[in-house]
Amino acid sequence: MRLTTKGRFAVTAMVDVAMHATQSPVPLTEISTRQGISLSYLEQLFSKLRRGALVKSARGPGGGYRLAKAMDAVTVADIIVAVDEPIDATQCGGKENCHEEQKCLTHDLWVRLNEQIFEFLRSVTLAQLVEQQRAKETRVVELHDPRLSKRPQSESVAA
Amino acid sequence: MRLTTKGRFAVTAMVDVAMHATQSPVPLTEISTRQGISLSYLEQLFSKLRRGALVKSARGPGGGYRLAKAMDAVTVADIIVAVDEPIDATQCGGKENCHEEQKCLTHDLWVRLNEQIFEFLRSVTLAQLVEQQRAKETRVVELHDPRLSKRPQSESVAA
DNA sequence: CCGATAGTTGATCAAATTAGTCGGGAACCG
DNA sequence: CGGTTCCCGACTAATTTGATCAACTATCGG
Repeated sequence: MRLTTKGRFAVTAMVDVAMHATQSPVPLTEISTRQGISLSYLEQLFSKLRRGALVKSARGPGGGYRLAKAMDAVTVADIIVAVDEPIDATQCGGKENCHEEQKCLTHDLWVRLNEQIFEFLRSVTLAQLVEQQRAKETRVVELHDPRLSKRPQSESVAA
Repeated sequence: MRLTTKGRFAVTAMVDVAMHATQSPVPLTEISTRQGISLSYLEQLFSKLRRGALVKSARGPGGGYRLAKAMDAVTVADIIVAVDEPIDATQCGGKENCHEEQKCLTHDLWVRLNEQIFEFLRSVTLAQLVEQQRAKETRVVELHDPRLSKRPQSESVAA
């Protein structure tokens, strides 16, 4: 479980897909311009996201990406794991080099903390992020038209 | 808030200090051999930890590092922030480039998620990690003495 | 069928970061 | 003193990040 800008880009891009691919797939060029991420980098990220079965692709005109699962079935942890290949902060890396009593402090300690962070990220779904984002956008609209301030807006997209 | 092996090393080293510097300071050479982290790298890390007021140093024979605060006053977030200088995953980086409606998705979305992760890491203290580690070591003893097997193991670290 | 659209793959690359090395000091203790 | 240990800066190799480019395949519209 690493946490860098790479994973953040992936999460951002997934939120973009979740928000815009309701009718038709979203091409990467759209995400690129909307989110300010280079097209080629998005290609790399979505290559991994597709291999991780998080998105489905459609080629040709009108093609693009759409979610492979429902929004509430995709967690932040899923996305980060898909693009950020795992890292082992332990010297022994799962192997059994660490037999000496204290040598395992590194290993066990971090594995536990890692699991806790992972559990947390697994508790945050794409649907929640989208809802938060929609709420934020609604709030901006309210400034111009206060009548539109009653939209919970948590529809679920087909699997 | 980045999350790499660097921060993990720092957390591991801090736990080591917390567990061993009760009487006298712990020299980096000890941590190096115990945790398998290179001495020079530890020097860099502790340079930052000291500047972050997380440890105090003592030179000369019998010197080393010890905690600057109580164990339960130091959080994982403190440690990671001290060694992993902050990063901005947003294109605008706090600036106001992102006025266009959609451009801010990156910014706001990640800031919020980031805060949640940060809050979580801030809820885990060094004292908790030490206690977990001690409990783990105790559990090894239990294998030889099954009577000592009633430890709820202090969970509930969630934010 | 043709050609434009758009995903797919792979090679390549500059810049940044990581993790580690080296060497020289400077303070401290006995 | 003299060794221990922190302190500091420069330097480096390996990796990752973020990005570019090119060739290719599938698909749709006309």
